[in-house]
Amino acid sequence: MDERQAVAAFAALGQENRFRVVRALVTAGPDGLAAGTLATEIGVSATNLTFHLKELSHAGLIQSRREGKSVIYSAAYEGLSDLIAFLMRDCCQGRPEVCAPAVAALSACNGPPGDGAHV
Amino acid sequence: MDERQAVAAFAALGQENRFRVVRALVTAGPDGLAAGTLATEIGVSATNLTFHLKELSHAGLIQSRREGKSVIYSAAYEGLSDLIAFLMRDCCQGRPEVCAPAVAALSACNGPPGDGAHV
DNA sequence: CCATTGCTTCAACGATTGTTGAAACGTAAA
DNA sequence: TTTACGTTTCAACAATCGTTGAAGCAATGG
Repeated sequence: MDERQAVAAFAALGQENRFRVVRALVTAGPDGLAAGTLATEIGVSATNLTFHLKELSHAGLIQSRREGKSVIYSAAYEGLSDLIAFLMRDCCQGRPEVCAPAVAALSACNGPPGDGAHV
Repeated sequence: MDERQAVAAFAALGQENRFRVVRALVTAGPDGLAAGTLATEIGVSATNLTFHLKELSHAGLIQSRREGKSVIYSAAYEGLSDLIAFLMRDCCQGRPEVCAPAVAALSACNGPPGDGAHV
């Protein structure tokens, strides 16, 4: 991930509705959610949702697949983790105090220490 | 850090010039950089820089102090680490595969394992 | 086939954002 | 005080963004 992609991803997340879409999709897991479900969940019109979904997709944060009449959107885990890694690499720049607090978040995410999630 | 703050911070980073300001300030360390120095380094006019600095400051990502004729800007490490922690907490949501890659970034930042940066 | 459901495209619009130059402000030196 | 320097404020503008409704396209069911 280069600077351009990272900035695009940040811009994509820097909008309330889009941020909520990403959160909803991450929470939903790999199965994802239909566009219509998302629209009601977030509280925006179908048209508006499509607009935001396109932005997120273009930023590499989500992906979609058709399933019958529905279009299912799901989180692009790789894009998200790339972004986190980039932010930490770029902003830490030899200053552990910046990303040290992330250790706590990490353990909360990964569960008890020692369960080693392999990259 | 709540959702509103996080979205504001992402929006602040979602702009090339602002992103570069943050990177330059993190790299510069606690001493920070004078506004004029930043302007030449980023390649924007003083007026324009002030605009972006105000955004970043409002998003809690940078801070400033006056020193003689100059105004020195520096990275707000707490704001940055809060953002990282929030992103990881919010986006992991029980899915280690999202933030597992961050472990690599973390070790790159913190140096050899065992130097334990305390939160 | 036609009708219906689910989503996307299109065209338009108001609102926000990024950029600019001129003017003003705060600080320090002559 | 006058002058110069560094930064910010102001007013204006083009460009981008977010939202809307109407129309269009894909997929299923009658």
